Amino acid sequence: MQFEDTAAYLLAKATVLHKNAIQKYANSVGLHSGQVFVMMELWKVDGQRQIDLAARVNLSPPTVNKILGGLLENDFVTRARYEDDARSTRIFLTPKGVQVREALEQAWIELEEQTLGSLTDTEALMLKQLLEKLCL
Amino acid sequence: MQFEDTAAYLLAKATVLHKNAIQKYANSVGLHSGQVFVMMELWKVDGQRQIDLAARVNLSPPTVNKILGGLLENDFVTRARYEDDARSTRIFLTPKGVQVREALEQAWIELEEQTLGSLTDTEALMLKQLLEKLCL
DNA sequence: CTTTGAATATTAGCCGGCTAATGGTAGCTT
DNA sequence: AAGCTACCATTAGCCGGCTAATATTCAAAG
Repeated sequence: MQFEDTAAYLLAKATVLHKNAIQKYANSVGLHSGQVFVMMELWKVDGQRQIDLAARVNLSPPTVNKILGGLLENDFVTRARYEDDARSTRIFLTPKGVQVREALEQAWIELEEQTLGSLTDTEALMLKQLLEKLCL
Repeated sequence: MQFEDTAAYLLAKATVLHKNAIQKYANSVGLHSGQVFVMMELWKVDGQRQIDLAARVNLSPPTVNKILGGLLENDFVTRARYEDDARSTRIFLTPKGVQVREALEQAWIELEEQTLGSLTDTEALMLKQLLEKLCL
């Protein structure tokens, strides 16, 4: 059997390279690679609980907790008690957290170009549709 | 801008899910997720230097060093001095390391099915071709 | 009202990735 | 022969992922 011929292998290989690219562009705006996806969720819906954030980004609660630690230290988000349930906390964007979105958007455009550099527009569209199917 | 519409975002999202799947199937044969790709390279070419292994799997030398530490502890590989250069070492498969390939191949078939589960054969083929292009 | 069970956050500890810094070796230049 | 430079492995230390285990709180059932 040739592992290299499987989609599972190719996907993992593309992943390694892509992760490095994300890290590079995330760092350029003062974020770490894992933090950007949490921020994206907060930009969609601010004030979420950690458990809901974890579900949205498909990560475990401890992982999100660790990532939020870094975001808190760097003043991108704040924690607040959930009004009706002492078990939960809500995570809110700070002004700095709101503002960094614009910088990341610019960086993300470059990342997208680098990622799709060798593909035609048609291929890029197909890739996106196929990846969406994979995520179901 | 909608991050969710970019290939860079979708690829990262698929990555998270795929990594979990790899971990699951790797564990089922006694390997950790990072170890499988190093093993695959050794199955292709046994006795490589660490620096060459690192280049082949697109990882940094320290990462490969750490991964090899685990493989050494669990007796999947051995280290040997490189004959002509005291800086380098060669990594060789043990019998156990050779043998585990068959188990991983079986697991990999299941992984492939799970990965491509929602895709048609045509879509799977397209996906593989697109991922290969991404890796260039 | 008490007890039991589920939910939320957190901690500990592991592996997997990176960069930067060390130390030793090889090889080339002088 | 000496010294500079490049190369290879390794260490330290960080972030990002996971599971398992804790502590607290809520809710529901008896």
